[in-house]
Amino acid sequence: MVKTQDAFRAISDPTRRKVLKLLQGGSKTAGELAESFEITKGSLSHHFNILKAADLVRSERRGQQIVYSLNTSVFEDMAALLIELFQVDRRKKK
Amino acid sequence: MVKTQDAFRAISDPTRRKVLKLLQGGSKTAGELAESFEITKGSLSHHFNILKAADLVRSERRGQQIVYSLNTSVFEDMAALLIELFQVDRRKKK
DNA sequence: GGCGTATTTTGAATGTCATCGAAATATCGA
DNA sequence: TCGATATTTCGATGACATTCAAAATACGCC
Repeated sequence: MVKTQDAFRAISDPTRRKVLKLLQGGSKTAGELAESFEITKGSLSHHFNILKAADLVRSERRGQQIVYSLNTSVFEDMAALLIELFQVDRRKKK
Repeated sequence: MVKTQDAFRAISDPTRRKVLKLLQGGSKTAGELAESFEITKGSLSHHFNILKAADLVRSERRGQQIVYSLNTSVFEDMAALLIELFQVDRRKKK
């Protein structure tokens, strides 16, 4: 499963980080989210896809609109990978 | 300071993650590190620069060689940014 | 100073990513 | 079914990243 690494790639982009932050206040539709950005809805949709692929957000259709919400389930995996990356080997050298 | 975000960008690349993991066992010279990769030393040097710019590694010249070592000082900042990104707003909605 | 080794820098080729505008899809309500 | 609204998908484009080979730099040793 390559997912966790995808998540790091996903949050390396400022637009996508901003999407995540906006979703902290609660679920939002694609249109509502779009109000906070200058880029086209097409471009934003592309970012939503990446966030979804990395399992960072969930989407759900509600009538004509699509509601996005933050998915925190990958958080632990990311934290683990981060710790793993910084865990220094403390065995004494020979 | 944009550094912490650079760090996330830096670790989104598999080659650079591998460099970090190799340095967990202790400092290594550029040449020693290069043995673990298929790419040219020029390309690797480029990755070292990115890791250095993100403050994830330190380098030090020792004679003809340059020794790289893991720098864990950014770890806390990255953890903080990660938590910040997943911190859900729990205030009740009106 | 000149040579050999270690590493970085440069410049060019290729690949990947973010963006746009336009077309396509989905849903609702008349 | 038609029209309006919300969102996604598509194809093209420019910007940035990764890579290589070759040239440049730095150091140590003779």
